Parts: sequence; C-alpha cells; structure tokens
Amino acid sequence: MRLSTRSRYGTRMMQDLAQHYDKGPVRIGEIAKRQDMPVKYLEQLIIPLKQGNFIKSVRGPKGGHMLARPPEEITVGQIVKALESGIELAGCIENPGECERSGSCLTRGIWEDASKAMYDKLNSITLSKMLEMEKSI
Amino acid sequence: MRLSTRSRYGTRMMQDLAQHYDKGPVRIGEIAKRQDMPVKYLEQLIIPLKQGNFIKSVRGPKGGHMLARPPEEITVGQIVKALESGIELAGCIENPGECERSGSCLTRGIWEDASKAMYDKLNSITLSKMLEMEKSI
DNA sequence: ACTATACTATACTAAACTACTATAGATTAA
DNA sequence: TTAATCTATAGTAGTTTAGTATAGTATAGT
Repeated sequence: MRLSTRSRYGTRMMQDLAQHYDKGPVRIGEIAKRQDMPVKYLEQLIIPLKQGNFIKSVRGPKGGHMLARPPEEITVGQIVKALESGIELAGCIENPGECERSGSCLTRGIWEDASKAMYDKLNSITLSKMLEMEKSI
Repeated sequence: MRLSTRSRYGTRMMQDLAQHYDKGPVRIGEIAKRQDMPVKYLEQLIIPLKQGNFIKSVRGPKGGHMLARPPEEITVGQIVKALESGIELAGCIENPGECERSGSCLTRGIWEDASKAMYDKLNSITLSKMLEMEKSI
C-alpha cells in the first residue's frame, strides 16, 4: 500500500517551492536538479497542482513556478489529494455503487475510518510546519 | 492509494471465519460463495494467514479452515499487515537504504506518521468488534 | 522582429504489478 | 479405495506506474 511517486515527488516539489517562497519564480529544471527527479515528470505533476491553486506559473525566459498561497495555508494532505488518482483505501468509499455489498459491508466503514485517520494526519502538516522540521534533523 | 484486493478479500474471509468461530472447519468453497470471491484466489491468501497464525486448517473431507485464535485477539491491522506486500506508505520507511536522501528527507517522517495513524486505527479494530458493528447496520 | 528560454499539451512505452486461472499433488474421513 | 478438501507452483491477461518523446505556446531581452 504505497503512495505513488506522483504524491512523493509532488510533495518534494512543493517543499522546494516553499523553501523559495517570495523569491521569484523557480524553474522546474532547478527543482529537478536539486531534488533529483525527472524534469518531464515534474512538468506533468504541476498541472493538477495548478488546477488546485497551489502553484502559479510565469511563462517565457526568467519564468518559472511559485506557490500560489503562503506555505502555512497548504497542507500535505491537499497535495496528496491533488496528485493521487483515488485517495481512499477502497473504491467503494468514493463510489458505493461499484459494489453491490456496500450497503451491508462490515469492512467498508473500516477502510473509510482508516483513510480518514491517514488524511487527518496529512492535513495537520502544512508546508511551513514541514520546513520547521528541517531544523530538528 | 488503494488497498489491494488481497487485504480486502482476506479481511472479509477472516470476518466470515469469525462469524463461524467454534462451529468446526469452514470450507473455502463456502466462504467464496457467501462472500462472492474466487476460490482459487482465497486459497492463496490463506497461506500468509496461516503463517501468521491467524488460521488453522484441517485437510481431507470434512476439512476446512478456522480461526487459530479467538476473534477478540485478531485485529484488522494484523490481517492487512500479513497480506499486503509493503505495509508502509513509502519503501524508505521499511528500508532506508533504498534512498540516499533518507537521512535528511523532510517527507519521509511524514509518510511514516501517516502510515502509523492508519495502522493504529486498523489495529484498534478486532474481529469481534467488527462483528458487533453488524448490529448497527 | 527575432531568438532563446521556459512553460504547456498530448502521445507513447517498457516494466512492474494485480488479480486472477490452471494444473498437479498431498491428506484423510468414510 | 475413493472422493473431498486442502496445498503448491506456475502461468497470464489486463492495468497501472513511472517515466520519455515530440510538438507546440508565451515572452523577456536584444
């Protein structure tokens, strides 16, 4: 039960952008180099993050990307949610109709509760909180 | 970020066995029919559950499977752990050596905490607790 | 106006993984 | 001895993941 690299790379990209918040646009190439992640892959991950209003971009030379909101207003849970295709542990949570047993299934509520526990934790961590953790490493 | 069918089917199989606890061995065919899951697939899932000492089996005619321990001593977290290949949200939690950044990675601790939140929730639910939930549906 | 730089959009692909299915064999109650 | 049942191992079609490739669009600087 692994998070995809989409979420993991995307979170590290957002971390990098938070570390350069208010210092002008940051090129994908820089992030990719610093964090050792493929440029072309990051370019794809930026799309949903822009749609979720977490990133804004400047085109052309001297262009790049930056956080659309301050780091204390963005949580890791939001980032993961934007990048992960299905965010719940089972499809039947988001879409009860996909299983005819949903109505009486004893396990369904369990997967729902466990998903919630996980996202509550992820949503409690903002990008600024994450950067603070840096000092204690 | 979905749980595999291994975990989901396996948990439903264990639920079924809990519902027939102390009533003699239950054939896989019965479980498969009641829960609408493929026999041959369940046969595979039983192996790790036996290894984890959650199930014991009787071979030959009139044989079948049963819980190796009472339902109040088995948690959903234990079942998922036995069936899921990697239980953590990122490989680097179980195996820090797989990524050279592990030592200084800000995200690693986050995935670890989120995994823990999830498993704490799953481990708080025993099979007997699960059966009690049945009444409230 | 031109050019180089950077973002944007879409399509493709190899490898791994998932969710099974198939075949053959081992035990044992009756 | 037979039939029921579990056990072991191998195969496989479909999907997903983690990228790469190609072709474009926007714009700062000259």
